[in-house]
Amino acid sequence: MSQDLAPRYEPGAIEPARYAAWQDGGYFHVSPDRVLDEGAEPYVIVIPPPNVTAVLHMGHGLNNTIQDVLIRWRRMQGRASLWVPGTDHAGIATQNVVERQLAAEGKTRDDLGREAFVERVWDFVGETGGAILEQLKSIGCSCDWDRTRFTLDEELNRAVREVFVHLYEKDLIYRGEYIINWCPRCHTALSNEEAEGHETGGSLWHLRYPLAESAWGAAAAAAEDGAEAVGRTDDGRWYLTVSTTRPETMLGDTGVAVHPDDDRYRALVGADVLLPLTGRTIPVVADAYVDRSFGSGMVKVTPAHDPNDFDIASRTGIEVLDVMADDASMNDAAPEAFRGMDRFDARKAVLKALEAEGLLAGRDDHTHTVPHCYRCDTVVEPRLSLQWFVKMKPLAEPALAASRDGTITFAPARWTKVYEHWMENIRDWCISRQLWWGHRIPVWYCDCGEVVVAREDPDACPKCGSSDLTQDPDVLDTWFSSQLWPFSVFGWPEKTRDLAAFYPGHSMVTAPEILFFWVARMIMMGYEFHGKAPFTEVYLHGTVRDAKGRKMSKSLGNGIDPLEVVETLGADAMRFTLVSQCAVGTDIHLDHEDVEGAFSSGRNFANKIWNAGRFALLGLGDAPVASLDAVADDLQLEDRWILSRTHRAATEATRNLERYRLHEVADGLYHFFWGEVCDWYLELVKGRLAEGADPASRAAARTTLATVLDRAMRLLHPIMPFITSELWQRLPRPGGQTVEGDLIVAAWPEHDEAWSDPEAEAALAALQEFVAEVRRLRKEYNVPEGERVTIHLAGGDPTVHETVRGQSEALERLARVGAVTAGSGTGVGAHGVLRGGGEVFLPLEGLIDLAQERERLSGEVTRLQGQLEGARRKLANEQFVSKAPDEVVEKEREKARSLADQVDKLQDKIRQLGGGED
RNA sequence: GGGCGCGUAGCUCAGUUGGUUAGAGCGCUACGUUGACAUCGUAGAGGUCAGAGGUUCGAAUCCUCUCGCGCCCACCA
Repeated sequence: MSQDLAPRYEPGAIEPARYAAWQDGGYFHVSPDRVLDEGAEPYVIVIPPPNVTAVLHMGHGLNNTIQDVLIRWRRMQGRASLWVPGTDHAGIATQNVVERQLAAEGKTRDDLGREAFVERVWDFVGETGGAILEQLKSIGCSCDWDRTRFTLDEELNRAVREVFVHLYEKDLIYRGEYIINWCPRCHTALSNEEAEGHETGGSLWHLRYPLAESAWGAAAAAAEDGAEAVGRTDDGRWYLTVSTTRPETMLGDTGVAVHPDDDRYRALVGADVLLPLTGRTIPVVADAYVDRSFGSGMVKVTPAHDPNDFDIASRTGIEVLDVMADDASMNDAAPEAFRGMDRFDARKAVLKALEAEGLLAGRDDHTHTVPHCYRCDTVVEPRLSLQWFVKMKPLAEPALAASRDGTITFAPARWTKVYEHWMENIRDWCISRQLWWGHRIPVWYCDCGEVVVAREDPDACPKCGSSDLTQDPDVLDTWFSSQLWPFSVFGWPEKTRDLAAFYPGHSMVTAPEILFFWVARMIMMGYEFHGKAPFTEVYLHGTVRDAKGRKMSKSLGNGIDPLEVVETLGADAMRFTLVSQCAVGTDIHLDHEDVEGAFSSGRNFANKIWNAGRFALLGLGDAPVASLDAVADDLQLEDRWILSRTHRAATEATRNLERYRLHEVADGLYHFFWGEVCDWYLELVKGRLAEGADPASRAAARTTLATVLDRAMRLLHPIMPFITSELWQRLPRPGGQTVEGDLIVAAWPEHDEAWSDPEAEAALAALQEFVAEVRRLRKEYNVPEGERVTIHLAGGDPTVHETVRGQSEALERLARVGAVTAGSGTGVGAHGVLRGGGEVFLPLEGLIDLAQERERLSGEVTRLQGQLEGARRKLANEQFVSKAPDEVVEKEREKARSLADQVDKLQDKIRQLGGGED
């Protein structure tokens, strides 16, 4: 086994081949037999299906890296670890993309007609769709590609049908005319969640509505009583003042409302108002919705274009008048002068016309939240429309209970409240979309009035027998099918083996943005159709942002292409960087202007791992490596130490994985591997690996090294699968054991308790401290790197002293590390005191300016005395001594002893240096 | 208008139930290439833990208020 590794990790030469090997090995596929027949415990994640037209961005990179880490970890734990991939047809988004293509050809979807248009979308999806799944492979995702699903697959269509019909039959789906959010650009209704509120600076206009002459008497009386909304023009006409942020809607006003208990306006209720510009007369009505204390306490009512006004109309019986077309231009119900005008042009025109008639009372600056389409950012128009809805309240109940009783947990936990608040205040869900791309609503209408809602397309009307049925033209909200994903991917409503084996799943990893859109609804559907939540843990990670904290987006051009990172730095570098920044609940910042810098920690770490592996392989050579048992008696301090640290690293990594503390997993393994394995163990063991070293010691070192690297590769594998797999393959196995398969299915290390060795850890910690102190002193006194110095060890706590003395072999090696030799010395020198007791002395005759040194030491004495004073005060405090844990008090005592000791030593030193000058 | 979160080193952030000398990465400074790695090594500088008050023997951590950010939800025209 001659090892010939490049001195740098070259991802391009490694990663694609390793991925191919995993795929060829069939490691990603999980058969239900493993669960149902072999009794393996399942672990299931369903991917948040990216839009079928999507191109991989860093957000996907983060989301899928996290999932892959979890899946790989559980797989190594021996679970039937299944990750189901797939894509979402993404109704509006995909339709918009294709419509844009058509627009470039000068065509609209209407030019093609429904059938041809849908065919065109399928062509488009067939050509470029799902490319993102291929891209996921390059970042190492170990999805079960045999199970790739698409929300418009035949199988999933059946699930959608079943759910729609089931809910309809339970009276949980209904059709009705209500105010919905309408996107005038997409020409479709939207759900409440799809209308995103953006704070917008605008105007609040005050309009004057003249009163019919019959009401002038009442108006005059009201004005007398101080009714602010009532006024009189110069020519003596009485009018009411109302306010609005959308003046164009006044064309659709059918009333003016006041609060029934508002004494100011009581006499005006029932009065006729001459609605300007329209020639219509509308009534003043009383409704408790009106807030007497807001503005003038009088509000214009536009039932067809405002949800509250619609409610007022339904209570008071006033007319409902829709004055807008699908594109939000003014329709034929509007006065001729405004017909066909865009709503914003109409706004200006209305204001101008009112001003001309002296009916514009003024305007105020006004910031308020304006809903925008989440797909095209157009201002959404509230509009009366006939749509299909899901009654959510009954569905929400078990989903809410699941969170309250801990059946489902959220990480970070604070999302629990957000979720529950939404569930508690849930509103019905508008599910019909006036689009062509999506699941057609399974409802047919017959001329006889019969409405057929069916799982299978009906041939004839069950009531009158007519075969002339018309299917509802609308499609379902994209999220209607997404919400079924955790079970539709397994073939439901068929009772499949997959379903039995893999539902319910376990972790749901996604971004908080789609908590309501998707996560909440999946939970509701899980309960409705299976009586069980679709997963038990929801892990919500942060957003990927640029260096300035802006969300990465195509339009801002501040994105980083994951594939570019993979190509230049490697998937492992990217994965590690993402995971190490993935602290619970915080966003990830990456500088798109310095991609290499942004991922340098991952790149550097990958290279470090590579070189540690390279060194080990060179050092181990081709000779067989003994088993750990065989060398047990020959293990040195550093061997026992690193084994103990390895066990500790494994324990901590496992614990943090269980709690979704991925940042701490990455951080912990980074410091274990770099700081302990590389910086200390490899350095300590170098001499023992050499040909001429003591054979027993050499054998122990070789075994320990191979064992530790084996464990380290396993631990790092979920985060950095490529490099670890590559190296692990080449490592010799202690005891000559042969291991089948790839690292991807090697056992996760968590049963090495026997390696725990607190004594070795304490001893090596003391040695580390000693070496660090020697190095520090050398630096401080500018002892040239190559120069050997004599050190002197004396005094201090006997335990530490003995530990240092007792490990003379280790100490010699440590001395090599620090380029010092152990020995004894006297006279003037550098003086270091070890924390646990013990001291280092470096003779420094001729190396330094003695007067300067004396001054420095005096300052040091003053500082230490201050600290000592503080420690003594603390110990004199009875409360502290009696209430603090013994351990803490003891440490404080030790600290005081040590400080006092140091002060004495330094004062001695000053005397030596000073020669009596002070 | 409600709710949530944040403010810790130059930058980006960790800091589990209050308890040794508050940490990391990047950046910065000095020195160093005797072959695993300069994508490296060693050492170092740098923090009133936003501010004020309180609880406690002890507070970055718990409580109250103030200031400054960010997010979510909501029908005040």
